[in-house]
Amino acid sequence: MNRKRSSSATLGDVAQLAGVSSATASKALNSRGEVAPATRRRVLKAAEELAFQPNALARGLTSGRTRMIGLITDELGGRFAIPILLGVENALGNEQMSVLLCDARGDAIRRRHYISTLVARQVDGLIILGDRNDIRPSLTSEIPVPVAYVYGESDAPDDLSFLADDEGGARLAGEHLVSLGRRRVGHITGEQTYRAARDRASGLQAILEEQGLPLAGGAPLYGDWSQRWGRQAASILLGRAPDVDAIFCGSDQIATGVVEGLRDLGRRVPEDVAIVGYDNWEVFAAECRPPLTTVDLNLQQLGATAVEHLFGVLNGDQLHGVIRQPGRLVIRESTGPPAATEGPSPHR
Amino acid sequence: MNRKRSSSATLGDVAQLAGVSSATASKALNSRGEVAPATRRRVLKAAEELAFQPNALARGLTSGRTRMIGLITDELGGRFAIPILLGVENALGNEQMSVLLCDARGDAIRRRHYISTLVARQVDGLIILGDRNDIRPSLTSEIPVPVAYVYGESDAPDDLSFLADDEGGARLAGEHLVSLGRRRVGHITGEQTYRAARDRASGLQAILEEQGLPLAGGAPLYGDWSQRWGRQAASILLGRAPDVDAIFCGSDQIATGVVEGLRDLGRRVPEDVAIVGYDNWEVFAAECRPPLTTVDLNLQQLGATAVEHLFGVLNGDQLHGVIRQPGRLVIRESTGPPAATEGPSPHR
DNA sequence: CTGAAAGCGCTTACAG
DNA sequence: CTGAAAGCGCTTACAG
Repeated sequence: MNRKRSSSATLGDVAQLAGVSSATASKALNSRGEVAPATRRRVLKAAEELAFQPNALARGLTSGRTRMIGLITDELGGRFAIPILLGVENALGNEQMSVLLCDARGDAIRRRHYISTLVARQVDGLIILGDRNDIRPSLTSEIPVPVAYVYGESDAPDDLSFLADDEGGARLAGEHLVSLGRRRVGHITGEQTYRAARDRASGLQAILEEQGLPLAGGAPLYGDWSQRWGRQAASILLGRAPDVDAIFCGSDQIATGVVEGLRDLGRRVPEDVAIVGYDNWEVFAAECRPPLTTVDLNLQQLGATAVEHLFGVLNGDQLHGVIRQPGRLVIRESTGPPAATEGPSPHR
Repeated sequence: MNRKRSSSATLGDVAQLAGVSSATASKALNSRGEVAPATRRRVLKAAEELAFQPNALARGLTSGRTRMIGLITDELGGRFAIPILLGVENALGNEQMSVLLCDARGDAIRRRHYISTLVARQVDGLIILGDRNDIRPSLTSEIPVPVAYVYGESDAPDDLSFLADDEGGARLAGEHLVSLGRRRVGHITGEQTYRAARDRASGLQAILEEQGLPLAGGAPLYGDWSQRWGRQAASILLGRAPDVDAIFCGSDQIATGVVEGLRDLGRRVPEDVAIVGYDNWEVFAAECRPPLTTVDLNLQQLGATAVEHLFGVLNGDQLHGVIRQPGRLVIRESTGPPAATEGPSPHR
């Protein structure tokens, strides 16, 4: 009905149409101060008619809050950033907040540059997304607003970090295998330089020790985070522990390779060897033959949790330290009880 | 050296330290108007000392430009959004611009909501990211700033859309196979409801017709975008065209399934059947046995191209219509000349 | 309950 | 070349 205007209506336009001052219009619109009900109605109606949307810039300038959060990632392309980002974006959206996204590509110069850009844009807070759940130098001293470190732990004890609970995730995997009656559990995983790999290994070993079980093959097999390594490692492990009846893998990609390697070697999954992956990366876990039982890191929830706590800090909470997001086991067909008979049997 | 202050320095602080008015300080900092060289130096020095960063909110309020672009995706989780987003983010960063990210999750209500939020935040322009390179209703009438549609075409002829060139990509695949001497080329792809699938099929068929070659199997095999379908379709196609010597697949995931299916049926890749995938999705294309020759959509470049054109529009260019981003062929080991002898031969 | 005034931090004509 | 003033669109004491 109304003629389109190139620039949209301002508070002043609303006030004028409602026949009040812009101060009163502001109060009516923000449910602040005492405004006569009739006045409020008129203002609301005027705002409605003009499709009034308050200018967020002006609002931010006066209120000191922009309702924007800066998010700096290291590697958007990696497969961990996206689910976390989704969780963050969703949690922020629920609070009418927006996210300014920057990808530093693992470059410290770029990261500094983005931090100062975001600060200049007056973000209310910052989320620093790591790429490997590991410890990194704190950046907080350069940042005058609250910061949450996610999937990467700040080395400053006063900072607030959110990590995936890799030890706990590995325990879930180990408990599951043991509860199925598996007794000779091996571990094939990624690069030992990753804390994620070490934590998963120690989580598995802890649960095995509690059960009085050894780790099949003696030690975890560390290697690349690749299918290729999975195939190769499967044959190494079978050499060291021919009677292995379960393998916990450090990623779904590795697990896919392990399954292929086992198949090439004539072992059946899960009858002869049960396999648990890690990550619940659907395209691998669900498409594997057989589909993989795996640990889901709940990364989306990790992002949401970080945002919730960051809101707490914005509202004055004093929080610091490390918060670990528990994972969950997703059971598919690569695990089950061992075959009834001993050794590979011709179950059709 | 300097004591940290809770709120950062303003232009006024800089002006005071330099002993000039804030108007002059502003001009000196923005290389605008005539400012005495000595004055400029003093201002710059003062700004440096105070680590002055202009408040982007205030700047946006006066200048009318925020140097922020809104980006609305449908499905951040999908595998097309991220590379495009990376290209966009990178191109924007080069121009000192930032991106406000929103994921509408394919929900029209959410999308509308985000559009008005972004407009209220005074973004300079908007990028609407599609999830399937298909035609969709224009949203431009609700948006008072320039809009670019990416990986999704607006149905309004005055809008500006950026698409991956699927026909062209398929032609690259087809030409490659023909140039290798393959003559019985089949096509296994995803759901026919996707324009991407139809365009790729027609691109392939066009090139085959130009060469006077039929499509092996008579018609493209449409199905799921999954490995499972690839495996299944491989056997269907072999049934219909036992002499097939090449298969162009609609995705790397399908291609991976096709390779598995062919192996199960005793065909060698590439000796007996050459395979070309689509997407250059590294975890599939590079990890496949053998690694896949495939078409890279250049999605990152697509994002960058969209941003560059959007800048043009922001600067007054009149642009509309569809711009197609060419793909490129990535040659790996799943293609090569046919085996010298006829039929499967025991090449060691 | 309502409104005039000041202010957020910057930029941009306009005088001088 | 420099600066006082007005203004971007909103909010917040403060009078009335």
